[in-house]
Amino acid sequence: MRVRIAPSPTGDPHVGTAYIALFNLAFARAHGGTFVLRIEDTDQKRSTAASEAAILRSLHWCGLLWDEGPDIGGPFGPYRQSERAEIYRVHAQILLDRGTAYRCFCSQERLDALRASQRAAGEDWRYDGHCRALDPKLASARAEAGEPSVVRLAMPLDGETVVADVLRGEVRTENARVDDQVLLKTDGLPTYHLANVVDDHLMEISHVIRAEEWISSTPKHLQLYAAFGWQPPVFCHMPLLRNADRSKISKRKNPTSLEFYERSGILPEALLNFLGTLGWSMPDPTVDVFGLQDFVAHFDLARVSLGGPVFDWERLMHLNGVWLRRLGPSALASRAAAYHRDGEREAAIAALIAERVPSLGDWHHHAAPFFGAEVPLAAEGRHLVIGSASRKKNAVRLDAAGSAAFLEAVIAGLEAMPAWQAAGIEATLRAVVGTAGIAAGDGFMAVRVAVVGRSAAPGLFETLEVIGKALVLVRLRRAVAFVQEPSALQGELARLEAEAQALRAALGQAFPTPDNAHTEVSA
RNA sequence: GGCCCCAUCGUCUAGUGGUUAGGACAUCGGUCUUUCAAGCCGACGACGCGGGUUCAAUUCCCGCUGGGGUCACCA
Repeated sequence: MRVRIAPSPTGDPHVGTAYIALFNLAFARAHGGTFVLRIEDTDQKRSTAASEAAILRSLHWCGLLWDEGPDIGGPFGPYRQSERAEIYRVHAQILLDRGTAYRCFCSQERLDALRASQRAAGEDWRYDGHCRALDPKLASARAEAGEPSVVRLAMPLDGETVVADVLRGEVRTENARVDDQVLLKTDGLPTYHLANVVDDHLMEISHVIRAEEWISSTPKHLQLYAAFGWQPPVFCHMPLLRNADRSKISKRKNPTSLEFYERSGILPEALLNFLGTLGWSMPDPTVDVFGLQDFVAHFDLARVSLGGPVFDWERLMHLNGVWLRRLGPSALASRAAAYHRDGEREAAIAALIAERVPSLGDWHHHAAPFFGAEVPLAAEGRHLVIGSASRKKNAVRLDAAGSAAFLEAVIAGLEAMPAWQAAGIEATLRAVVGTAGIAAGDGFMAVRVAVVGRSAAPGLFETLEVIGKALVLVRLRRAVAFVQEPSALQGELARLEAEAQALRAALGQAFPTPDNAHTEVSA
């Protein structure tokens, strides 16, 4: 048996990728099969080498190791779709020759107009088959003459396609509802649908275990297998990980980057254990702490449950604590040391905090904000809504109402940054502060407290660079939630007031003055 | 909106045609402890609604409701 994980290198390594990889790996290991990693980088505009490298690195960190892949090769390579363009072209030609695909010369404008009119008429969007009737010989002559075209799948016009899903049984779709999918783009590269089917076949993938979002395009895939005359693999669509509001997991509402979990100090063992409890459980349901070995030993695809599981940070943290304790003191110490000791980064931190560290003993205090998922917000939370304590006359001050919007704008700006270094961060922050029209000091202070949790810290831009994008963005999002939930600050205020009162009373007893002695008496 | 998928405590889940519906996180109590955690003990807390089928439905069927996904020359 052969399974695969096929991430697209278009962004940060995603926790959903790890989730699906885990189940594929477990399936392969449980059945003595092979787990393949394939990079689906056919989107030239969005794919980057940096993203691919990050995905490989993060999967390694998780301990989700593949048997064949672009880095280690294998008998079915290349494992990077951008290196297989010729294969897809040849296969598209096969379909063209058989008449199960056709060239389409429709312009983007025509497609847009078509879509608009269909929408106006309240119909489903579907390609109208305009080019389907073209004479294939004429069409190929036009293409050879250099006219831009795509290749579309000629879906059967009637009948239905039945997907036999391992977990859901037969899912039926009327062919007439399925669009003539573009298989080969104008740039000559395939779309997901073609590349995926061709590769899964050529790489002899026996079981496709992927996320539920793919289920509605599976009929297209089945039609492709049929058009090639190939035996389709077994399909299994896993439930989608969810945000707390039950929408598909997204970085806006959850930390989704694996780098975030790594940098947060989550143990990969705990992360895998946690992911393994989402939509899956041990045959003995009282066992909820299990490692990859146990997971594999008891793995059964049929035990997957289909309700979309909410990704619950609290539960992950609990499991992390369990795994940490399980390590025992000496292993824990070395894991913690390894976590804190990470080459370049450590030197960068040292450079930033050096002038604030009077002795080695103060090191950890100043380095602390560079580690961990969360930063205390309540203590300095007032700065999030009032900005810097220093006042410049005539400057527009930050206020509570504008704070969340400002921080959201900061998030959007930082998120869009292609590179992550101090100069760019500064430019972005200054731009956002300018747009918001608030005093720079206020804006920077709000960001500082949101990300560092302290109002006294090293230079903001350099600090953000070293903390890292994944952690910075998640901390900023948590700060937004914090300022939108005023009870957090109010609670802290009430607590501080109560404490102050108690202290005052104690002081009054210890050092009575006419004034507070009087207070005591009257109280 | 069309099509498709899904539905047990707030959350992750187990489960069966007849169970006191089990476990875990969170929450709340208690206990241990110099503190805080951790640990231990306990409490709270669920079968979405309506029809069927059946001696019996949380479990099987249908409808509804709710949630989600998908409708690209992105994957």
